[in-house]
Amino acid sequence: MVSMKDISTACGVSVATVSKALNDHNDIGSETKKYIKKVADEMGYLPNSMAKALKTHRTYNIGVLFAEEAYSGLTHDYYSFVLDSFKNTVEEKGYDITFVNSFKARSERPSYLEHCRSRGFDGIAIVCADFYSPEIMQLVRGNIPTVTIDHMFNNTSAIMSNNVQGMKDLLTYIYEKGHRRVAYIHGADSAVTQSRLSSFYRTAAQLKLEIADEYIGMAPYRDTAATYKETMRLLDLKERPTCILYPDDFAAFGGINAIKERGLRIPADISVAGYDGIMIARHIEPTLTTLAQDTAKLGQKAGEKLISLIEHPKTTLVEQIFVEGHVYEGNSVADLTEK
Amino acid sequence: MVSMKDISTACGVSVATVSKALNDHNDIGSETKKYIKKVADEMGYLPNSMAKALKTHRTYNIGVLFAEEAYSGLTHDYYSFVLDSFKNTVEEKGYDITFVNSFKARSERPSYLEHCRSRGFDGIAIVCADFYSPEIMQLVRGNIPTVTIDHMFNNTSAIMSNNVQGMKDLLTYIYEKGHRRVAYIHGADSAVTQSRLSSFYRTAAQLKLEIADEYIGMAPYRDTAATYKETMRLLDLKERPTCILYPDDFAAFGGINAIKERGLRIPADISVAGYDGIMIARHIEPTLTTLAQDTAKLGQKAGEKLISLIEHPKTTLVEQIFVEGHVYEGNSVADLTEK
DNA sequence: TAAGTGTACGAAAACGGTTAAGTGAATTAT
DNA sequence: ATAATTCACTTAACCGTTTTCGTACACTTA
Repeated sequence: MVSMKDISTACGVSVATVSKALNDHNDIGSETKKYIKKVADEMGYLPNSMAKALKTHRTYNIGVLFAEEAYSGLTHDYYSFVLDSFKNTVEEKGYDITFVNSFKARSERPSYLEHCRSRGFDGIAIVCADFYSPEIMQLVRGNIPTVTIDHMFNNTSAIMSNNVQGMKDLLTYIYEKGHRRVAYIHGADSAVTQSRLSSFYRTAAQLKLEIADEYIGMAPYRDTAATYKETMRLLDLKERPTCILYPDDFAAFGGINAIKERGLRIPADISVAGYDGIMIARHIEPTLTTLAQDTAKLGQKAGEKLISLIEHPKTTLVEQIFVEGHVYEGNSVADLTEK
Repeated sequence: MVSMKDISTACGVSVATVSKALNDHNDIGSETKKYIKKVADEMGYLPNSMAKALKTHRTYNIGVLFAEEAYSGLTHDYYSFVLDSFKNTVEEKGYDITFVNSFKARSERPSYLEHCRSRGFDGIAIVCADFYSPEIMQLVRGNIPTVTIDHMFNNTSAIMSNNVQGMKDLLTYIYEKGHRRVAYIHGADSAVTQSRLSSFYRTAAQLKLEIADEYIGMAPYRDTAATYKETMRLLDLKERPTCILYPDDFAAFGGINAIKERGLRIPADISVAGYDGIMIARHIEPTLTTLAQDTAKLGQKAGEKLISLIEHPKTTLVEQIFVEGHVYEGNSVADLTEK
């Protein structure tokens, strides 16, 4: 690897001069600067990022925490789309991203925070993790700039998909299609679930839409077996709902299978709606009506906020940013008003 | 950040001694060693990975190239599963992974190789990229240990999903179910496509299965619109196939939609099969019969090979490793032999 | 007792950069 | 003409490690 020293001897100047020339400092003659740059180029010089980081305390590397929960990890539709967008955003600004390691199976594993400090990450994005674990708490309290996705901590910036507005929009859409018996199989308890569920109730109240207790069910996210079961329960009710909301798109397919198995047609006999807006759901008949979360914007906003936090710590305010989704209109929700 | 110097003054020894004690060298008295470790622990010492890397030329960081092609990037089912498994494998051995940056929108963007050298990656995994671009060529020729997934280069180790065997197994399975008119909509041209297509023909020949030219179609991977169109063409044939193979599971849904639109039932009227084994396809009726690629093993083998290449460059042989998949039996392929 | 052997530790250079302070020459101000 | 300033570059310290080579001391060995 050719270093600045090599260039300096080749050019007959000191390494300091090389450094300044390459970094466009203005106390270097324009002739020399040009010359040094040319030689550096010809010799194939590449800056050693470790050496640079050692001195400047800036790595241009961002740690991403992507702890695999139950079914997720990198393979989770929603989070991987957010990550993809985040990655593209920060890369454009010259940052790399490295996964914050869990070092699962190792005996003396460092904590997340220790790992981040050791690697010298300029900032951290917590995309998907168990936000209630002590390790995460320690991480967000460590003084590295941090953004979180879909979870609010005391003193860190958060980018949140607006689940309250999202559920409101979705339920309102369904209401306006004439549905009056709406069931909701919500996900396992979490901040996100709470937001959606409370918004569901509040919106229903505003719409003067009565929700029978038996219309509310629970199934863990992405658990098709659970939604299948819950859907069967709903279908067995004396007065079955005209529309069922699911925790997420993936899980919705469990319900759809149950419905088909009963010989019912979607949306002619019963309507369904998901939440997320995953790709595949737009390519399967019936195409799923769902609340499409704006993963691109979530990732982008998170990246921008984090970089701002890194580069302008004084002037960047710590805040919660809400990102709006929109109702993706598939053909899984019948229009009852036409009749 | 507390450094070795801090510990050395606290202990009244030199930094050299601290370094040796912490790294378990044997020219340090066991008493002092214990003491130094204790103090380091109490002071919350963390090694500075940049400084260490600068000196040792080992970063314990692996670059992963995940260039987003048409529809893919991080959000591609197959690749993201492979990556997830790769990540877990190398993390267990103490390595981090960093994305090899494309720095898309930047003016003076470094090449992949330049980026890798600059970051000092110990090794590189090329998971998903345009293998024919000059940049990739340059990257694999640079002398950093490299593994590639699903593509063979001259002098690098490759982990390959066995597409030849996979297609053979899949077609044989279909044949054994009694199908004699089998169509294959293959993906856009690539090494993978070639393997599958030639295996398709060869296996058909071995089975004495005649494949009409009109039964062969092309649709880009993951392109549901294209498979929809091709499927319609196949359905319009005088003698339509009894089973259609698709480029991949995702794309298969385009075909399935076409079939349903024609009022045909799967598998009663016509059978379909995919390739990949994506999660969702197991949760949608009809569950898709497909060749499930062993993404977990692909990632694991890639990780193990790469680390071996890094840690034992002399004794590790550069080789191509084939990973077998298996036929996932959904209910999208009818058993014609029962009749 | 003198020479040789370990043992436990330290001094210092090195890795590849950045940057504050310094220096000599040329330019400008007085 | 001299002093002050600017310009262009160098010196040297430093970032936090690792590692080679010494060295001082205690302990065998002849």
